[in-house]
Amino acid sequence: MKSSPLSDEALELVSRRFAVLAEPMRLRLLQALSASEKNVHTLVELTGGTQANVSRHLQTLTDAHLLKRRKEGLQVFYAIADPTIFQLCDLVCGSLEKEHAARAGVFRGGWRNPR
Amino acid sequence: MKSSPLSDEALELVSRRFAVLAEPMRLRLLQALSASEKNVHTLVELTGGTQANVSRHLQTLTDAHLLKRRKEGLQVFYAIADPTIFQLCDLVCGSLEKEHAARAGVFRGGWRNPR
DNA sequence: TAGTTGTATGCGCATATACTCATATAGTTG
DNA sequence: CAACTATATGAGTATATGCGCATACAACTA
Repeated sequence: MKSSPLSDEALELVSRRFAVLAEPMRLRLLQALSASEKNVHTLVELTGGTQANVSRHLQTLTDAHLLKRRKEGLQVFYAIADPTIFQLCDLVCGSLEKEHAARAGVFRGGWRNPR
Repeated sequence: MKSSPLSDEALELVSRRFAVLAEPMRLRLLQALSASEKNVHTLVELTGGTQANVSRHLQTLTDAHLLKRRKEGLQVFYAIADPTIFQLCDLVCGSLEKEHAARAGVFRGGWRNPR
């Protein structure tokens, strides 16, 4: 079965999703939320970012439908809305690990003594 | 089993990988190469980009070890080096599709006649 | 060697976005 | 209502990156 190429619009959406995941701080936030929902203050402490910056990234992740927001009194709790992000990260981690391992053997044998 | 959080360095690498995939033109190139290796000229035609721009994106993808380069006379052929990118794209597509389907029902019933 | 073709790259511009600081807003408590 | 807490946001700055133009480079051919 030959799959037809995605439309420009679809490619745009896919690339935007990847862009959301292309920031270390956002990945940190997703990691911090992997176990359970947390409020902003807790996330600020866990990630070591400023409150303003964390809040902005949480907004970006929520807009992308990767997180959901729950308001409880003064606090706002964020939680993972789309668990597939962890599959994505695992795939990338595995790929990077393999790459790294492959590169490790490249210079074996040295320069002057090919065998 | 509780997985420990990734190091800052690892998060940086993962986010960079996502950044490489965060451009429609690069996704187009990957798609064009999904079936078989192709030279630059062919990729320029298939994607509709300028030669300079296509060449730059190919360089980015190659630097990220997603593509491999094979020179044959005057021409340079590029091919997929890491097939996991297609799993990544499929995961994202599936997630986006589900989102879209979920949102599709939001306005059902119309404005004036809730039922 | 000169010319031709396929591919890469230096440079400048325009745009996007991450970050910080200060402040605004929403909700709680005295 | 005033004071306080948790979170969000407007504005400004710095940096990154995509694109186009022109040109350089590499390999083949006459």
